[in-house]
This record gives sequence, structure tokens and C-alpha cells, in this order.
Amino acid sequence: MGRAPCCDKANVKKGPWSPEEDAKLKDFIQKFGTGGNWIALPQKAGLKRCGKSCRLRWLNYLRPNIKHGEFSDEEDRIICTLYASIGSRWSIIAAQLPGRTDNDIKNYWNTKLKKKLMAFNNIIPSSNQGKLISQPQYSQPDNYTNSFYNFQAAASKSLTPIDSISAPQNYLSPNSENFKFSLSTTQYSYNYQQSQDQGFVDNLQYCYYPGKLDNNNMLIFGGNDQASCSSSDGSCSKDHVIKQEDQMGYFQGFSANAFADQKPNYGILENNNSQLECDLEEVKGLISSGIGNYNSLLFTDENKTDERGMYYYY
DNA sequence: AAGCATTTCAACCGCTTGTCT
DNA sequence: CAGACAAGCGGTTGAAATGCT
Repeated sequence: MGRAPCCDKANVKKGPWSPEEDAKLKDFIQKFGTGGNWIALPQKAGLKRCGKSCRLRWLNYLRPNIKHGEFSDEEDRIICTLYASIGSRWSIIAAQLPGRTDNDIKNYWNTKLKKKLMAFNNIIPSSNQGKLISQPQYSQPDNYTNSFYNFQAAASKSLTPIDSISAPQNYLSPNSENFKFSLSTTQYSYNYQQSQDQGFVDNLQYCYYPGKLDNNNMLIFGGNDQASCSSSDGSCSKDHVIKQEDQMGYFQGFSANAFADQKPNYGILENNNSQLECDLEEVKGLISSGIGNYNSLLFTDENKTDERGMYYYY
């Protein structure tokens, strides 16, 4: 025997909501509230809909202050950062984005954001995903706006070029706080951060491959089963991951404050299988504290990929 | 302009969680 | 404490919109 249906399937309408149904539901809830009982609501409101359907329609579309339309860069960054730390817990992620619903964010992630990040699959060898790269250097360009950037291996390191990347012109300004690169093959960016008080060459020291590939060759992040941590002894309890990252000055999965802190060689982050889990309060704290530095995530304007360069890992 | 392919996103499904009795 | 029930949640679906040839 299966699960009892939540409503009389034969007598409920399915499919898209009509404007009339929307008006009925909205009017009813604004007058009487939900009454704490979605199952009973459609009958009271005169709707031939399942209570679940009413709830979803209200929460995802009709309730006040729902934000529709394009996601901002900042929202992109928050989604990516949280996804990297807690995985597909859309309701928690949505709680950090006023006006956005979990359904909205889930759709946006599955249709757009994930694809952007998947671009990394094309250029980063799986053996190097999850690793820090350290201290590449590059030649100072003659002209910040249109030069070909050739990043050169530091003489003391054994660095290997892995792919060419291109840098959008508008980010290559001496005043630019963030120094972003687009992957030439995919037009998505890989982002280095520049600290305010340093020159270009000195600043380009660290970055971090944000994900790994799973068995299906999909890019995956921290989340449920493969988050990295970076304690010096390799241990990494769930409870302390965030604190450790705080101390380290960057947030798991993304290049960040390490540049400004000038901390050398954090080491390889792969092969730590501890999970990264945190509750809502931790997430809020994470965001409010600025850990993760949302200015240093992965995206840039896909159309601005005029320049090319080379970067290295070892 | 037509037909096909791909993308988007609203809505559904069913499992999990929380609450009440 | 256990069972019933409703809400919450995330994965999935499919129709509509859009893009491409």
C-alpha cells in the first residue's frame, strides 16, 4: 500500500495557474492568511487545487516582495559560495537572498550557474582540481588594456603550464580591485584577487581550483561529500572547518583573502574527505563576516575575452 | 518561414521533518 | 512513545519560449 494522497487527485486542477486562480488565492490569503493549514485552504478559497499546489504558488510567485528577473553578480557570488559550503540546500541559500525563492535559485543554478562552473571541467585536469596553485608570476604588461599576458613560472618553482586563459580588458587596469581572467576556451573567468597596496606582479600569487569532478565528470563542490579543508595536519572536523578557513584567510573553494594576507603556500587541499556542514546561523555569520570574499569568485563578462595569457600550477 | 533542438522555469512528486495527539 | 498528518524541501518533469539551421 502506497502513501495516502494529500488531496483528492480526481477533483483538483493541475498545470499552470490562471490569472483568476492567482487572484483568488492572493485575495484569500491577504484577507484571512493561510490559517496554518494549506490542505484546507483551497476549499475555503474556492479553488480546485491541491493545498500543496496553493502553497507553492503563493511562496514562489504570489507572495509580496518576490524578486523576478536577472540575478545580480552579488547574488551569483552568494549562491556559489553557499553552494560550495553547504551544497544544494536551496532553502538556506534562498534565506540569504531576500526576494528569491528556493525554486528560483535551484532553477537558476541548474540552468545557468552550474554551466558556467562546468566550464572548468574543460581546462583543469582532475588531478589538480582542489589544489592550490602558488606563486605564478607574469611579466608586467606594457599596456594594461591590450597586452598579451605571459605568465612566467617563478624561477624557484617547478611550474607547468596547463592552459591558456584570457583576461578581459576592463579588468586589467591598475586600479582594478579584482584581477579576473576568462578561460579562453569557454569564456568563463578564473579569478585572482589583487590587494590594494601591492603591484600586479606581487599580487598574483595564489589561486584555488574550486571543485573536483565526480564519477560522471561533473564539477562538484564542498557540499555533502567532498569538501576540502586545509588544516596543517590534514585533520578537519566538520565543526571546525569554517573556523579554520577563517584563520586561513580564505574560504574553501575560492581564491580570496589569501592574497591580501600574503600568506605563503597553503598547500594542497585535496584528499581531505571531511564534510563541510553548517547551520543557517553559521552561514549568516560567514556572509556577514565577509569570509569567502565575494569579490573573488569565478565569473566575469563572457563577452570580454580579448586577451590571453598563461598560468601555472605545480 | 518552417521545423527541429535547446533552454527555461513553473509546477508536480514523493520523501523527510516537525508537530500534535 | 508511536502514529498520523501537514509543511518543507529538493529532484524531476514537461510545456512554452527561444535559438538555430
